[in-house]
Amino acid sequence: MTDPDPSLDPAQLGAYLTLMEVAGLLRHAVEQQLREAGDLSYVQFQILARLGLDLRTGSARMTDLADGVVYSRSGLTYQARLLEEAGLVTRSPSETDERGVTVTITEAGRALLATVLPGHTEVVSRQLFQPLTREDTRTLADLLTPVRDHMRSLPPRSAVPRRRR
Amino acid sequence: MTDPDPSLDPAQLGAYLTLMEVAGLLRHAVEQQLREAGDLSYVQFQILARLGLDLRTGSARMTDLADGVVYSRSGLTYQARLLEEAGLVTRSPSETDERGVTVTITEAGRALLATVLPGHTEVVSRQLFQPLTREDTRTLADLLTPVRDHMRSLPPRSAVPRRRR
DNA sequence: TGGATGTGCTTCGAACTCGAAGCACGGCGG
DNA sequence: CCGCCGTGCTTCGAGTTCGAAGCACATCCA
Repeated sequence: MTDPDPSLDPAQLGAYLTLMEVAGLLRHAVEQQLREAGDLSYVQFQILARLGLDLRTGSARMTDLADGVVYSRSGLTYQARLLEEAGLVTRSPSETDERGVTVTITEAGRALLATVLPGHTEVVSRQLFQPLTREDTRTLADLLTPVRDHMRSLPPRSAVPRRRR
Repeated sequence: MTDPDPSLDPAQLGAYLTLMEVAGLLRHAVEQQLREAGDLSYVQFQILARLGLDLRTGSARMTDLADGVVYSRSGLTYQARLLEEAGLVTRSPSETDERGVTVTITEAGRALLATVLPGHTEVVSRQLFQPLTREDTRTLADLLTPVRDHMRSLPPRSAVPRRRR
C-alpha cells in the first residue's frame, strides 16, 4: 500500500482515530440517554447547559452560542426554534444591537435541565471516566485544553469572511 | 479507577466538554478538506480508509464496517451506494453467507484515497498535533485506548437484540 | 450625511442520518 | 425435512444538518 505520510506517524494516527471513535461512541450514548430522559437532542442539551450552567445570566447571543457549541448558525436557528416552541427558551431582539437575538433559558428549561442532568452525568461517568483515574482525567484535560485553544484560534468557524458579490 | 460515581467533578466536566469540542472542531476541519480534495464525506473517507489501509484484503462485510466506523447500518447502506455509484467500491454477495454483502475497494478507490490522504494528514497534524509533543501524543493514546475498549464492550451498537413482534 | 461594506440571523434547498419495519437467507430443534 | 427464530442488509419516512443566499441593521469614512 502507500507508505505512511511523513506528517503523521503511527502513534499519531492511532491517537487521532481513537479520539474520534471515543467521541463518536460517547455522543451516541449520551444522545440516547437525553432522548429517553427529556426528549432532547445533544445539541439542544448543549444549548440549555450553556445557558443554564455556564452563563450566569442565562442568556446569550445566537452567534456566541453557535461558536460555543461547534455548530452551524442555520442549525442553531432551527434548534433554537424547537426549544422556543417547547417553552424551554425565549428569543428576543438584543437590546444593544437591533440585529442580534438574545436567547434566554426559561424556568421550564432550567427544570428540564435539572431533570436530565443526573442521568447525563451518570452516562458520561460510566462510559468515559470509568477506566480513568482521577489523575488520568486531569492529564487528559491538560492535554486537550491547549489543543482546543489552538483549534479555536485557527478556523474562525462562524466568522468566515463573507464572499464578495 | 473511579467507581461508578454518578456525579462529575469540575475536572471531569471540563475534560468531557473539551474532548467533545476538540472532536467536533477536528471533524469539521477534516470534513472541509476532504470535500475540497476529493468530494468525500468524512464517513466515505473512513470507509475507504478502513478498506484500503486497515484491511489487507481491501474488503469487509457491511456490519463490520458499520461497527468499525460508529455508524448506523442504514446510513452505511446509503454511503456504500454512493461510493459504488462513484466507482470507488464494489458490492457483492458474500461467498460464505448469501445474506451478507462484501464491500471491496476498487483501484479508483485506492487512487482517490492516495490523493486525499496527504492533505488529510496535514490537516490533522496541524489542527490536532501541533500543540502536542511526541510524548503528549503517546500519553493521549494511552489514555484513550482503554476508554475506547471499555465503551466498545458496553454498547453493542449494531448488535442490539431485535424486538419481538 | 450617506453610500459602501460588514455583521447577525433566518430562509431555502439539498443532502445526510437514524430507527423501525421489511425481506431474504442461515441455522437449529423436532 | 420443516418450521421457527436469529441475523444481514435494505427500504422507508421523519427529522436534522449544512452552506449559500437573502434581509435587516450597524459601522465606517469620505
